[in-house]
Amino acid sequence: MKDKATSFDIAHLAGVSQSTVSRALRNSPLVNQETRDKVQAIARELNYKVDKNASSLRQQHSRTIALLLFEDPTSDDSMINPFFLSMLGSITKACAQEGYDLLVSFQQFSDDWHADYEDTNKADGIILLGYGDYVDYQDKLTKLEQQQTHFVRWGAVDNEHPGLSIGCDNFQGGYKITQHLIRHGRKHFAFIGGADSHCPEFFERFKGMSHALQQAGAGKPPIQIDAITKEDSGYQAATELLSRNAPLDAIVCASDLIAIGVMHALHDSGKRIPEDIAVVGYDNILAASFTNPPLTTVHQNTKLAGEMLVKTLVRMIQGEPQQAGLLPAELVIRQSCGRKHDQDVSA
Amino acid sequence: MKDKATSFDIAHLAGVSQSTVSRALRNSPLVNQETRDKVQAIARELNYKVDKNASSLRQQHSRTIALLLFEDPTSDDSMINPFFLSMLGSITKACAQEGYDLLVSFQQFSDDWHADYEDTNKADGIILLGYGDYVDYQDKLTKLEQQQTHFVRWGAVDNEHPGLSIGCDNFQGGYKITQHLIRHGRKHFAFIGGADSHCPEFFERFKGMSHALQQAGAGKPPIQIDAITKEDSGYQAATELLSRNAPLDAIVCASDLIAIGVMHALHDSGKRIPEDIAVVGYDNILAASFTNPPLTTVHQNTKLAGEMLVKTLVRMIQGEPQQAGLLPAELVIRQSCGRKHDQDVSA
DNA sequence: CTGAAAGCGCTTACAG
DNA sequence: CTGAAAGCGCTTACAG
Repeated sequence: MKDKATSFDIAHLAGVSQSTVSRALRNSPLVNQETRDKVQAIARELNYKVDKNASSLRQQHSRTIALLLFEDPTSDDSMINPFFLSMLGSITKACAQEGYDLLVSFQQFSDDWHADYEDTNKADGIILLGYGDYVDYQDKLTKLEQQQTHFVRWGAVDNEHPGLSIGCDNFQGGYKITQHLIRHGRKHFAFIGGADSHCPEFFERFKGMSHALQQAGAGKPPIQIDAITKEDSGYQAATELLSRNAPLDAIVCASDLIAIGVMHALHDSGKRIPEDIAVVGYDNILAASFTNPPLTTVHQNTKLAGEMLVKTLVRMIQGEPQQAGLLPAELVIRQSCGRKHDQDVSA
Repeated sequence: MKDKATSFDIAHLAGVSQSTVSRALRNSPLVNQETRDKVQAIARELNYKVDKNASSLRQQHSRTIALLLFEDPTSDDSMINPFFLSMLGSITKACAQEGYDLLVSFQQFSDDWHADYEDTNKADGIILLGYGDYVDYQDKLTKLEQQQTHFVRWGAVDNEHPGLSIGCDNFQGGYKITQHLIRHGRKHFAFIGGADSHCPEFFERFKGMSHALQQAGAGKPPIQIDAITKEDSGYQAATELLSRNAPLDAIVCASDLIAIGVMHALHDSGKRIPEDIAVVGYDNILAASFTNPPLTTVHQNTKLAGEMLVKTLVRMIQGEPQQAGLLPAELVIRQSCGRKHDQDVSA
């Protein structure tokens, strides 16, 4: 790369001062239309681009956002949850729309939590995305808040939590899908996925489920077995569940990935889905429509979610006060819940 | 965010000059161990972080890489190809390992091709990822090369192409999967996907297929029908194919997403897979293991690919000459090709 | 081993 | 409408 042109080179060629070049390039109304055109023409010709480092340094903001994706600590090289990947897609697009660049980073180990993009002035704000142990996580959020970092996160919407969240109505999702199962005659429920303050979004789904059950007059609370969002974790949990030999005709899973593992376990032990046991998931990932039978699940609108996440953050950066956002949970009925081509009667 | 500390603040507190602070923070061996420790302690206490804009401006490099993802021009809001998404995951991780930040951007419209990350000094190099019309694309690559931008791309490895590519051995992939089908008695082949210079990687797969067919003594070339990497494009192409009423017992698809659409079309017209017609895909996306029947496909090692892409680019940035890289294609045999639990006899 | 100084390439008050 | 100048916060040759 031979020496790149600077605004001084352009100034020289255009016969104006460097300040005028800078103004012309930023379309300042202060500068005469004619000189503006001339300067811009020369810039184009030289393929001049303003140096973002210099510009950001001077302006003290970078018009870029950092996205931090983190995964369950147990995760090795394995695949990232497709749900977050699709979120990433919509966030990228939304950033482009707002004129921001996007820095993406994975948080692989809980120890070196590098959220210093704003401290280093590399980004103006941060989007936090992923599941993980919320209890660990909370301290870090509190710290970010203390440092007055601009951030939004995807997750459970709870005013007690530090920072600002955008999330899906997990309670509603758990409620609706359980209600759907109840209406189709299911009686004996289990929930697979964490259900405590370590994973608030799963916990909300569980609470929604419990509420539906109670409302339907269920005597006892559902069985609950922990699992993280991985296929094999779902498989293990289901195996453990079956070994208990409790009456069972419906399994509500905290995520599609868990549900896929559960379905495998059920197949392997000779249970029929949905005849013997209905299985439902959460997230509506692509693979969910190809399982056998196709998985009934809850759709979270990732496109809207991505947009809200970046819009909220951008406005926050611009100094406008922002609020948390709750997206509705949408049931998507397929066959794993017991009936073919069923209508969503609970809507 | 109250006034951030600068290296001058630290210098003041430590009773040394600002240059010494800078050196100490960068672990320069020039500075005395004791002062180094003192400076670093103060920096930690103040939660000081060096300003990346200033640092990059001064050093004339940013230690960040930009990833440009582009999609078929026809694509609307619809989902990104999961294959690229998983690639993105491994690229992100590889960047972190190399100590580079990653800027991600989608190229949504072919007109405003913004690959100026290096020109603006926001990144030191670019990774290009995605399918698209190669004929359009080539001009842009040539331009990048002229501007001496550092870039690598994922795609067909062809010395005629401008720039440096890392890619999977598409010819080999097409060859192996076709050979597999031939060995299991398939006789009448069709290929679904573009097969010309507009999509070189698909073309290579097609050529590998043709080669296998020829080698097996097939008289006539296979039927070929265009499709882009979308489910509905595959569906349409298959519908068109069936309407021709040619003898047919095997469909080789240029991607899994196409194959999924093809399978739908086949189901809808009452064909049995694989009894009547075998279907195979390419990419080995997650969903491919859940289709009915599970899809036989070609696996591209995205983890390795991501690593090669970033390592090659990083070394290129550092001025070392680099070469193109070809990854092997790995058959993954499932049921859509005709036999259950088949061994890969062609390896 | 340390400091004073120059300079990376911009943007923007200030003066005209 | 335009220019000269200051300054954003670093890194690094230069001098000691």
